[in-house]
Amino acid sequence: MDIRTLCLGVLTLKDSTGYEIKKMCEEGALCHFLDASFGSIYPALSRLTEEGLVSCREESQPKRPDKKIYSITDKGRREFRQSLTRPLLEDKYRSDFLFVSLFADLLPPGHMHELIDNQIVWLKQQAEHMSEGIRDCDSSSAGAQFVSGFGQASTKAIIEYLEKHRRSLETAATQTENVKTPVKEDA
Amino acid sequence: MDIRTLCLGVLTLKDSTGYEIKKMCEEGALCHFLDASFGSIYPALSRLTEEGLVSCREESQPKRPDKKIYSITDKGRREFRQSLTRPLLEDKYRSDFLFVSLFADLLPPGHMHELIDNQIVWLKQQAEHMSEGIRDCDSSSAGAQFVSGFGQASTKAIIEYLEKHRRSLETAATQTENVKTPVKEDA
DNA sequence: AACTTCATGTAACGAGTTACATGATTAT
DNA sequence: ATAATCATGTAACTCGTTACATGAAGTT
Repeated sequence: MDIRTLCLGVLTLKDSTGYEIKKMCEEGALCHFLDASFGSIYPALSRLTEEGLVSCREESQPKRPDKKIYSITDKGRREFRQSLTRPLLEDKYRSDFLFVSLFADLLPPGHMHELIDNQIVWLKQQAEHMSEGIRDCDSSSAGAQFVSGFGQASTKAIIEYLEKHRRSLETAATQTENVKTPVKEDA
Repeated sequence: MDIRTLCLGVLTLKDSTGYEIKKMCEEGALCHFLDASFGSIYPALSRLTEEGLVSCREESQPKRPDKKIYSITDKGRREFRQSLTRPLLEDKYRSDFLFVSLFADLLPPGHMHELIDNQIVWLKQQAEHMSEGIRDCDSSSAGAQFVSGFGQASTKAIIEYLEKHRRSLETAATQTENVKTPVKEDA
């Protein structure tokens, strides 16, 4: 999904500044799935304005640079709707964690264990983020509910899988070599 | 994960040509997670050869263009090991399906239902692919097993979630408006 | 006859990131 | 003092894709 469409989508939900769109990608309900930098958002919004797909009103603030609040136009709405019904690209779960995991046997001992721990922590944070995002900022539309549920379900399954594996790594480690520091902290 | 590292990783498993690396990304156990085109793989392999991280022997075939079979060198192996222990980028599940789902209420009636069906079909194919990939081509290392299990677990959870939703969409459709063609085919 | 598979490679292009430039305010 | 938050924007760059060029064998 290109940045243009992303911006249009966000503006469908509510009027926003470029800055706010960026924040949404970092912290909103979508943060698990989207990504975009200022360097792509700002030019995208300018172009969309030129093309009449969004409109822009400037709001001067007392002690801050002017805010540019963008709204989607009817033309933009039509365009966005169309882009939603175009054939989809195939989904990919791009994961450095999984790539590294594939070569687990090349890793120094204990490293995989650590990676899994970190991944679990991160996934739990993500899950938190998502439910928060849905709760306050994002519209509680059917779509948002669906996506949120999707995130919850997949995250839960993955965490379970990872925890199962972490346990099996622990027992394997204590069985084969009880030389290393016996893992017993439960932070 | 950049293409260089991807190539080094594949060559860790077995000597390959650029062509074979591409095939792996399309059909192998990794196909769910990786992606790369010839236009990036071939230059990457050339550069890796220049830098001495891989070596290349040419094999002339009777009625085919010469094959360039690449092997990873000791230097390459060290480099790859190092890259595995570097801090990971955060995972993202980039999904056009989820993006569109977020705006389900803007979609024409029945479209979401169709999307979910397609997604389920696609996920089932992916799951098939993965188990095949692990079965024949890829090494059955601990890492491969782990990744395969990960794919199976997450795919399964997602399919279950989607099927639950499809059913709820069906009942909702028949309840609110029994005007449309009553869905009854079970293909 | 046309298409797919095998096999390599390059050049043009594109989308997006990173880093920079600017600048006030507030929190540590 | 130093850093973070708010707020916008541009230029350089990087990585990778797409499309093209080549060419023979086998398949439909």
